Amino acid sequence: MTVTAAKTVSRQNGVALWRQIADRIRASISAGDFDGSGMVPPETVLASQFGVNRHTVRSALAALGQEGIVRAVQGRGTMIERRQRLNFPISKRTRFTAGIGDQARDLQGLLLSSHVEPAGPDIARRLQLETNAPVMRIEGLRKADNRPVSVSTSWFPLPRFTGIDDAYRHTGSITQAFSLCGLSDYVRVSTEITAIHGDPEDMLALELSPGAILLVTSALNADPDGRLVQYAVTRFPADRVQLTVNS
Amino acid sequence: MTVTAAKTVSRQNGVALWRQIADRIRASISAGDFDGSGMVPPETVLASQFGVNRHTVRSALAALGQEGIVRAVQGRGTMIERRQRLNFPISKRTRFTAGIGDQARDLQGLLLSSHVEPAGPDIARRLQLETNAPVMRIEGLRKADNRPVSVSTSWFPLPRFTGIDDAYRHTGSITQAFSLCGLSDYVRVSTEITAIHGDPEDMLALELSPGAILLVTSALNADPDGRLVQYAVTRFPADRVQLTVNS
DNA sequence: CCCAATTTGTTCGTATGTATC
DNA sequence: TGATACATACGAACAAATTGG
Repeated sequence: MTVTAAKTVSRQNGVALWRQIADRIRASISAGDFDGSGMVPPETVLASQFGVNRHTVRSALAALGQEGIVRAVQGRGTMIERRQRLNFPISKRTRFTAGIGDQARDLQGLLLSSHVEPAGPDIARRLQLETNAPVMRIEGLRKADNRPVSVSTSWFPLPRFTGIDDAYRHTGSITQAFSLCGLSDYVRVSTEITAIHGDPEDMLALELSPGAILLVTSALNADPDGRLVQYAVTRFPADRVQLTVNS
Repeated sequence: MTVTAAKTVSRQNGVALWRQIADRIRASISAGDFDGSGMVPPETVLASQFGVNRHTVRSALAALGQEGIVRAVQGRGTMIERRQRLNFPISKRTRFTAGIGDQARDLQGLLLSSHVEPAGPDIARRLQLETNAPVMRIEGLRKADNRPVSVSTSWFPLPRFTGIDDAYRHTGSITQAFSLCGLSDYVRVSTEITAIHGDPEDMLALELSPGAILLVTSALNADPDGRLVQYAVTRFPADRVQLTVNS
């Protein structure tokens, strides 16, 4: 948090120096620390700030270049290509499209896969169903301006929401899919939030490099009568998304 | 998310295999995946599941042993020592002590340092003050059952809360410190949530090994009249804490 | 008490990745 | 661009402790 003159990195704890530095630079870009110039400081400056060899900084910048976050130009420096953090509000009436609709031009919801399966003990408990009761599981991917912002796994009780996978596939929106299944309104009952290092599978879908962090929300939605209609585990890239809770 | 037979780890991206595997096992323990036996599967089983050498799994388990999460006994197996994830509710009346009071026996709030300083542009904007207006900055550490659960940096407007550092030092509670400064009630206005790799400084204070993830909340508190009284940036270890938002 | 199976602990050697100079 | 030092990862053993017949 504090801006210190000498930025510390720790050696030989299973995370390579170049990756630690890449993560720190990525975080600094997200925080807007280099906004004045739109450039990352010179490699020699970064090297002395972190107390490492310039080669190590170059490895870090190469990794960030691979992610499309910076672009190095010989003789000029390393420019910041992309710096945005979407804000995702969490409230009783949390909706993805309405929530970030004004922060991006183009929003997409893609259905990756859907399955009918028996509810495992955890899902059954969350949705207050009998264990092994039939549920629909949907894997989804959301994009804003063609960049992935979340992957999610949702469970819906059956037979009430039979066909919600097709509805979601065609509309790209959970709200509209619910509507097609005869549910015009729903509210967020609870949201649990934590953070993890993602599975390689999720990282691939979110176009992230393996050091990145995922914010994870486990959300429960209910209809106006209080019957539970959806349990969703959503993974956001922590360096591209911020969650906001307003009282 | 999905339970797959072959657990994937990715090689050569700056994060050592043993650390990836340590993170995965830690997450599985937190999720209660091994609750039946109270033991981690044998090293040979884990090695084949992750598709790595047994030595690599041993490195991962050694790291978890260092964290006090597991304990290996020759001939018996590797037992799970600690499996808790504190739940920290976020609401209009968010209070640390009341929030997790029933989840731990012993709660402590420690003041690490306090300074009077001029508000930087970001702090001034958040607290709706003039830039360079005097504010009190407090660095604090919270422990539950003698294990660190958060470090926080708080800013309070001056001169209204002169002496709040001493009040916090003596009471170990922000709520009580406010009370000693003549503020009997306050409400949470907004909470922003994100996740980062922590500074080595924070990692040391939280007794975490590098590579661990921090959940970060940026919270704004106001008095009943709507005047802003505190801006706080709090860092939680993501594998020991979960945030919950209830509607 | 002994034996076999299981599981962790230890020690070689070898190859590759990381970081400095 | 090498050269060097150390960390990481694998493979093949074997030793030591525990468990259950």
